Amino acid sequence: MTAPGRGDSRATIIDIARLAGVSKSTVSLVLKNSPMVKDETRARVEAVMGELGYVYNRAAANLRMARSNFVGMIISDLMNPFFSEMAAGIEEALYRAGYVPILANTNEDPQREAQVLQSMREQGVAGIIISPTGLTDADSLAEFRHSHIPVVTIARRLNGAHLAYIGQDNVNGAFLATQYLLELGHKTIAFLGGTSSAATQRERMQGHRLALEAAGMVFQPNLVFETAPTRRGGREAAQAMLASQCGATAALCFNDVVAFGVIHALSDCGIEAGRDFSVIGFDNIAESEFHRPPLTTITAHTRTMGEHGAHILLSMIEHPNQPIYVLIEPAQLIIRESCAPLQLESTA
Amino acid sequence: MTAPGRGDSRATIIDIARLAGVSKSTVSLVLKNSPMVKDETRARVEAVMGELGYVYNRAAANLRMARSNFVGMIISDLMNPFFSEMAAGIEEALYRAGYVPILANTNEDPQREAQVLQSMREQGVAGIIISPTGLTDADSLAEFRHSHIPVVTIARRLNGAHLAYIGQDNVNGAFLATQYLLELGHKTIAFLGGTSSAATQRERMQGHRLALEAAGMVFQPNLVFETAPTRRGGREAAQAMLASQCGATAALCFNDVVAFGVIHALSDCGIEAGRDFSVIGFDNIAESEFHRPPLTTITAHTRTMGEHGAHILLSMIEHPNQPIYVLIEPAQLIIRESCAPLQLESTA
DNA sequence: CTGAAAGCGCTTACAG
DNA sequence: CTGAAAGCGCTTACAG
Repeated sequence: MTAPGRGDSRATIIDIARLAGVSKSTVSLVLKNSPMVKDETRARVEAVMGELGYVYNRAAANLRMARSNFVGMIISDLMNPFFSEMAAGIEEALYRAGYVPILANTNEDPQREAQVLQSMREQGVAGIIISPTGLTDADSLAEFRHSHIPVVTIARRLNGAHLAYIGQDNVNGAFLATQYLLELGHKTIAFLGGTSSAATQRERMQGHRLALEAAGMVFQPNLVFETAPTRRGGREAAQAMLASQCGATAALCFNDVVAFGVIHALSDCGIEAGRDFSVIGFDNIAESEFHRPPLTTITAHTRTMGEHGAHILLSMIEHPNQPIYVLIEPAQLIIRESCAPLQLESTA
Repeated sequence: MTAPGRGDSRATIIDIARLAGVSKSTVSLVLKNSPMVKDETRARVEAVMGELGYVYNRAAANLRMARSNFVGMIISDLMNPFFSEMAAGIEEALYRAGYVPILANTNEDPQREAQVLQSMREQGVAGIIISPTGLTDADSLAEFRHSHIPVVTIARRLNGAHLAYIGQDNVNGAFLATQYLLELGHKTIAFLGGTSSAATQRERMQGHRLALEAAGMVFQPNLVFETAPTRRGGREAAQAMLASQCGATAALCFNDVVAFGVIHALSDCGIEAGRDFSVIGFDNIAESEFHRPPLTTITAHTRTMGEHGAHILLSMIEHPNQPIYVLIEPAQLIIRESCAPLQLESTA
């Protein structure tokens, strides 16, 4: 059985048309389920498609229709559970809507990000959803906007860029966290991890400061210890804090992963989080609940945030000339076991 | 300034040709850096491209060349750190080689997987790298192979499918783990989490059994507690073990995430892993090192495995008719603090 | 070294 | 209800 179009390359609508004894227009019509084609014809065409194992060439169709069902999904650090949860949410929403995500993991490298952005343009994506690196230039993305392809930034806000954005309520989240620590009686609260070059860190720091001031206390810069926003960074921050003899009895950490590093380093010095020292994280990643001790943290429903981000992008793709959205997901305090009331004989 | 081709839609090589006063063939030639075109001509063409902000339409080129630089990357559970590390490795290798990954997260749903596979064919991917769901039918993938598009399976082997595969050495890894537990003096060792419908679990169980037998002991089915391979599953498995009064003093867990759940549940009952009970994981995900207690586990260099998998796929794409590879990454025991020598007064 | 022509696999008016 | 023709943005022999 040597049907035309078989063999190495896949069958085309021309092959189908020939075998079904119709024109390729008709084949195209049955492909889009047009009511214009007679049932009998449709059945014949579909039978032939089945026989030849026809598979639709979407790239060709897209070229012709001058559209695309690709969406660029640019993640700054896929290995970080926060971002992989977010990515899962984005992927889910895109898939549901019939779009297919092209993935790029920039690993926090702005140069890589620029290359990837260019590549995605060539690929002809319908839109882009991106969590920028800590060092992304707002202008580079703004310029991108001139190409008329919609972009939404997620998780990290680029100041000055007039770009759609969806993120957590960092200010209010940190406010809630610090307020809670104050309620527990802590007076000397460190801020651990993250670097102030990132908007996220500045926002969280600001919430922290606001809570302090609301309680009539003064924010002390010598209580902030900047490091990379990683487990390792958390360890370093804790060590620096201990070395500084600042007298802190509690710490708000830049994120959960930093908090884990902090707890680890503290424990190495015989200080148990949740008993001798209070630590609070940010993000509520999956492992927080299972950590020992279970981590008190701020949640922003990461996966949902990814889904919402995708929805915003989709609506921009399907209805151009919309206003530029900024959407902030509400923050919520999740109390678990890594904090304790201030004891009189405090450590650190 | 109203250059032709400006405005809404992007400029094409026709626009460039017209403005530079050459034919579109020439423009195409400069695009591919052909040495055939005179320097002066090239310069002129490039100047015009810059002016119009020309961006290459790779989809059109691919259609014409009957090739593709897309690779399908199908992940069974992106939220699991093991898979997101693997995904990061795959993405990195693909990117380096000039391919672009289309992402799909099946969430362990075989139906979703089938849809996604179909979608990727329509998209015209050059190859597919997939970690199958626990329930994937070997035949469904084998059929795919007839389309002549290369596929490599990763992390989970599909028995009976004649498919390229890269994975960890589950048998030997589990063997090393159990051997270590035996060396610590444990006589009653549970196997916790995972379900035997997955090849990975069966392989690890087999390694466990082999180590037992090598030590002259007999494998006891009542010491295995199957659950979902998640943190929650780990908790359930530990509770079931405790309830069974089986007398285990140590456990090999299906993976790290299960181990975390186990440790958590044990702790709720006042049993401290690494002191009262020994637990060992599998995968060495990033958080294992930072867990309390730091988790003793088996590593298989997950990220590297992803990279290697991508390389295999790439070589299949670029050199068809190669033999079908099966590559097993070596396993290695990482000793940390979640295991202890058997004490006389054992718990559980 | 450069241009004219055909074609990749589709869709879309437009006739009939 | 179906067919013939043009065209999406490229590349590739083939002439000149």
